[in-house]
Amino acid sequence: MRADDIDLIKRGAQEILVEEELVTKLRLGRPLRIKAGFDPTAPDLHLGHTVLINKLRQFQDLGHEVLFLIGDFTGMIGDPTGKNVTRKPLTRNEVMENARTYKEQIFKILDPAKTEICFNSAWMDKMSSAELIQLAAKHTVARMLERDDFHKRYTGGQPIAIHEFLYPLVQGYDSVAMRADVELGGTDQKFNLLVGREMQKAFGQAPQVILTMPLLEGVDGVNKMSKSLGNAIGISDPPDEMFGKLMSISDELMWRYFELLSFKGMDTIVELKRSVAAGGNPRDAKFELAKEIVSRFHGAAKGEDALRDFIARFQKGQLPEELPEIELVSRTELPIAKVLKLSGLTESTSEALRLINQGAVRIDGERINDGSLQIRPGTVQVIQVGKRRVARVSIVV
RNA sequence: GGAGGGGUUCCCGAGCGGUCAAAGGGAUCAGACUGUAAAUCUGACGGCUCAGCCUUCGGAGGUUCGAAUCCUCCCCCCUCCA
Repeated sequence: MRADDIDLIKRGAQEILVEEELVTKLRLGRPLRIKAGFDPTAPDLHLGHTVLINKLRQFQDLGHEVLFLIGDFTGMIGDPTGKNVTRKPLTRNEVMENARTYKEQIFKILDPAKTEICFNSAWMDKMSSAELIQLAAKHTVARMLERDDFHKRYTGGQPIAIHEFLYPLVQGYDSVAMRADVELGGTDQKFNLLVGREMQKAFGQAPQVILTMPLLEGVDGVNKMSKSLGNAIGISDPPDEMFGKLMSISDELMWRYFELLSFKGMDTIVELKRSVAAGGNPRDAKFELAKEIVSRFHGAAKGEDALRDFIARFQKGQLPEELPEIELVSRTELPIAKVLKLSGLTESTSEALRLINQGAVRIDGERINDGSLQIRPGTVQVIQVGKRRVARVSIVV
């Protein structure tokens, strides 16, 4: 281990438990087994996930081995608790499909040669009920209730199903089965990660070191990034969309994104901050961020394109270079609201009519106010709804 | 097993026989202002063949001219007791 390895590992990390143990492990002179677990239900990774994946990549760069665990066992059981959106159980095929999508996405960051994909069904499917109960015997209800969300739900009168207590145990047992040296997770995973240490001790293994990374806020700047909250930037988002979403974050949040997502050196970021503080337009710093992130997932050329398109479109008010083409078939005239709905520009005709009344709809650049407008077959028009929704809609006979 | 409380539109949360597509807040969307930032102001916010109609208030029945509101049964959640 080199002296600065530990500094690199600590960069951006929320907490390392126990740091001395990590130093000892790093001195072992062998590649460490770095575990990180992922939900099999959400293969659409977003930038929030990449905070952790970036850290995994750092470990790889230092010569260690990443164990990318897909929690398919728990995913196949499902999680029907509380008011949270009920997780429906996944089939074997769905899990495999999700795993494939994961690989496609994570290898934009991780080195495939130093990554092993694991499924916890590999050992959990074989575990007998008796063994599972023995596993459960290694932890107490009181300890379980220490977990923040359990505690809140318990004291707040929210339901907790028994099987939810089993999940941390299973996750902890995964570390035993995988002989993990280090496990990474979000700060919300701290409890589960610690259970992993306990389980390893119970099974006679050296406890894993845990390293937590902060949770990245979504574009709303309030809640953690999550697809279901609609505040996520997906790593598969098209370049322009990704760029636009990054530009829409608040100035405050931008620095957080720089800290957790950018690969720029800390000195560069400090310099950017200084120039903004000295009166520079924060927008320009945001351009840098957006370009870097888009380039990471789509290539440098796309990053440049996205910047250029953004300036053309939003600063100069031009239409994007490539418009989605939508073709509707009709022999008769269609009411404009119907056209908006059929083309997917609005969710319903009711919404379409509302937006027209609010002056949000333009046809070929001209704002329209008449909800009863009829569109003739054979026409091709550029229709805009608000600033973001645009399409070239043609009506063919 | 017993007693009590509760399930309302994306979320929280009022409503407790007509004036309810349902107060208020949040989220969201649109317009204005901008740097597609924040803040602010304005408006919208179930659907449709849209000044009218249709479907919503855990589920199924019932009472009533009329039910989110009353009754019956059922499902689910919480609290306390056992």
